[in-house]
Amino acid sequence: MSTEKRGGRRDAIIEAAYSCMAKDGYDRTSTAQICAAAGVSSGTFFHYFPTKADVLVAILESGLEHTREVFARIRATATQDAQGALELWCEHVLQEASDDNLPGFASVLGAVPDHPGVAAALKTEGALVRELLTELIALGQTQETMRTDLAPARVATWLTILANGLLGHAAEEGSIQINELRPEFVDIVGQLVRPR
Amino acid sequence: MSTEKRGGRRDAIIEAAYSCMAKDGYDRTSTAQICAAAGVSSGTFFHYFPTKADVLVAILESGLEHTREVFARIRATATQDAQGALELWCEHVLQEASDDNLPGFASVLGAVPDHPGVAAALKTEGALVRELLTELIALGQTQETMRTDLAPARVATWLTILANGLLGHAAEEGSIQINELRPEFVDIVGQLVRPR
Amino acid sequence: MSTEKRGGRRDAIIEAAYSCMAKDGYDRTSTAQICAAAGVSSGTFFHYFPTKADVLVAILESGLEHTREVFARIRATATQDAQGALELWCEHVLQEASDDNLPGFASVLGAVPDHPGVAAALKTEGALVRELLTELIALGQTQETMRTDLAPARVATWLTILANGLLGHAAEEGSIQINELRPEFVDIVGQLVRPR
Amino acid sequence: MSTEKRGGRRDAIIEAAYSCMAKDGYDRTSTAQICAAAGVSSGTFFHYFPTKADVLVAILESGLEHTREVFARIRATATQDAQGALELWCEHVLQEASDDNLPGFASVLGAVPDHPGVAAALKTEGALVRELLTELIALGQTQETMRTDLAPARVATWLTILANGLLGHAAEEGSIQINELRPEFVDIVGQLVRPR
DNA sequence: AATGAATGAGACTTCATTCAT
DNA sequence: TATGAATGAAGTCTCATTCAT
Repeated sequence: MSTEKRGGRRDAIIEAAYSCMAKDGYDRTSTAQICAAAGVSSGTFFHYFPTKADVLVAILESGLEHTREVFARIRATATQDAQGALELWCEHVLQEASDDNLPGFASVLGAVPDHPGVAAALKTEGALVRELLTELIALGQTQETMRTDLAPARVATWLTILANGLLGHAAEEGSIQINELRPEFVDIVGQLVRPR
Repeated sequence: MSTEKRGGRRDAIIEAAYSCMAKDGYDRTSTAQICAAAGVSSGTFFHYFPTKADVLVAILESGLEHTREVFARIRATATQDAQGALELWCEHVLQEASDDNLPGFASVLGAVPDHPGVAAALKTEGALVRELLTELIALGQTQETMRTDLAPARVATWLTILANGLLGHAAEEGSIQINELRPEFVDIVGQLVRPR
Repeated sequence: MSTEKRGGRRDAIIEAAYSCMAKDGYDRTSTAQICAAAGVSSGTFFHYFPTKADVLVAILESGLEHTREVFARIRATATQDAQGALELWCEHVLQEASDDNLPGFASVLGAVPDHPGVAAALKTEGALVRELLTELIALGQTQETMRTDLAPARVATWLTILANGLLGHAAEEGSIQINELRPEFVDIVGQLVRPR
Repeated sequence: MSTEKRGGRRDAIIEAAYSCMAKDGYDRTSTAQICAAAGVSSGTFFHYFPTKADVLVAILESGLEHTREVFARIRATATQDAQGALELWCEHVLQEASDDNLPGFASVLGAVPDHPGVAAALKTEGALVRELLTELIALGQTQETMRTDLAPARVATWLTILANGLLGHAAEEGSIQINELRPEFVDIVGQLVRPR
């Protein structure tokens, strides 16, 4: 029994659905397309996911898991150095932007089925980001390395806006020269949070 | 024959398709839904638009037209005052962000059919924005009110990223408190372009 | 424009569905089968009936209509001669039993989808029969031609049981010798209602 | 190894299938549903029954077995007292009508797969009933307690019709007040067979 | 004997689009 | 121009059944 066979089917479907949806969007990705890409039959697909929307939920949830891990690592350095932690976040965003699928996938989340699981995952993802950034900014204020003329939550909002804009840009461009963007992005973020 | 009757049908369809697609996305908006919203029959729909994608093109082109008008007005002040013109652009972006449909519509453009007309319109829209901003920054450099350490095109890219991020934010929030966002947005843009 | 084309499609579908379902039952009759029998495309089927269950509802409702007409005629003679009216009802039941499709269709109504329209139609059909028979028996009691030791509603129940049993029998036998059954059925019904 | 484990699985499946099919009909009962109700896996299901239709056959055959037992007891008294035996049959029918599952199951047998085993079992069941009743009537004629103006087989047919009608009635009503029905049913049957 | 993952045929339904009126 | 009945390809999902473990 190879590793591929034991439980790998479910993951293969998620992976296939992820890249298909990143390319074509949720609606223009058929379950048949996903099955072909994953090398499974339609029966197997629906054995693991009662509904097409449920694969989307699985994708989002696996994203959440990853986000939580990365954010935990970022938080670990924040109490010492909020500015440094924010730079870690910048690096994380840049990684996402230079991923082959993530920007395309994100750019397609505007058109997604009405489904409680999907809505919940998206909401959680947003909350996670907002919480982390708000926390970092607040710490930065305490450490007197960040602006205090704006509520941490509002600074966080603008950071999110910037990051999402960057993801959208990456989706449009296809592949991104991460090395060119890095210093500019870090600089802009730096300007955004610097004390006035 | 009233204005409504003569050609009004076409516009009604465009308008209906616009708000339907802003809400549900391109694929989840059926032609039947558009027909119902526009108060026309499917026959009439396909009389004006040979395919569903063609309404999308019409929507995008009408957007282009509007963009051109606004941008012409912005340009009119640019030679005197690039900074002021950039603030006009900010105002334009904020207007878009506080529109009922535009943010939703924009957020949904990630999942759109492969269609030459659609691709062309999107490309033109992007070019228009890039050109205007690049031009404004270059003028600002001449007028010594904007940074020269970064190529105008790159500054323009970051402004676009920020604006698109804002639109995405507006789409998520549903309705936006434009008055709260305005000073912050203008300030961030100001920081972005200020001389170093 | 032939008579067949004008509005005939809907009726053709109902008719086709009726005989298919009478033969194979609701679940074993596919919409494709109905379409083929009716000579229409699947698109046309769903143009007229949003759901397979809706054709069933249409069949049942057309049955209701027919029932109402026949019952009206039976009632017309009841005030004069309840016994004669009851014999008309017997004749009606025998007609149904000797129909090519009706017994098969009725025998299949035990396995039918959970659908409000279906449930409503079946309930109404039952109520119609119960009301007519109860009324006839009550009149017969007044006219002193029918038994009074049992409530009209209960006599009606047994008449219904007998009629449904006969329909079931006809369904099993395929085609029924109505002439052999007629006198026996009328006799049994007569015994059932005769004064004690 | 307890009785439950040895062969109990097969009976559990039959029992589960019986009540599922009584409720939903053959086609609307999935093998998965039966497995869940029986507490076995699909593998086990198909280990005992090669096809879904085979469980139905098993149900019908277990019914046949029961019918044979009851009919043997009824026959035991028939040579002495045909009328009394017929009343035993009435009682048997009433028992069936007041069973939780049997009326529903019977009402659903109109829509059943084309399968030789199923057809055979249904045919045998019908023959069993017809034979018993014909025999009882013939004996009753000999004992001069039953009508002779109608062939025993025809009287038997009407008794069957009445009994099946009653079962159908029970299926519609859900649960039956057997005590209210008993005297009426016995009386009607009595009228049906009484000498003229 | 028992399990449950895997299969794929086939069911119902949606929808863009055509065309006769 | 306007209508809406008609079409059929394509999509999602169900389910009986097989088979390796």
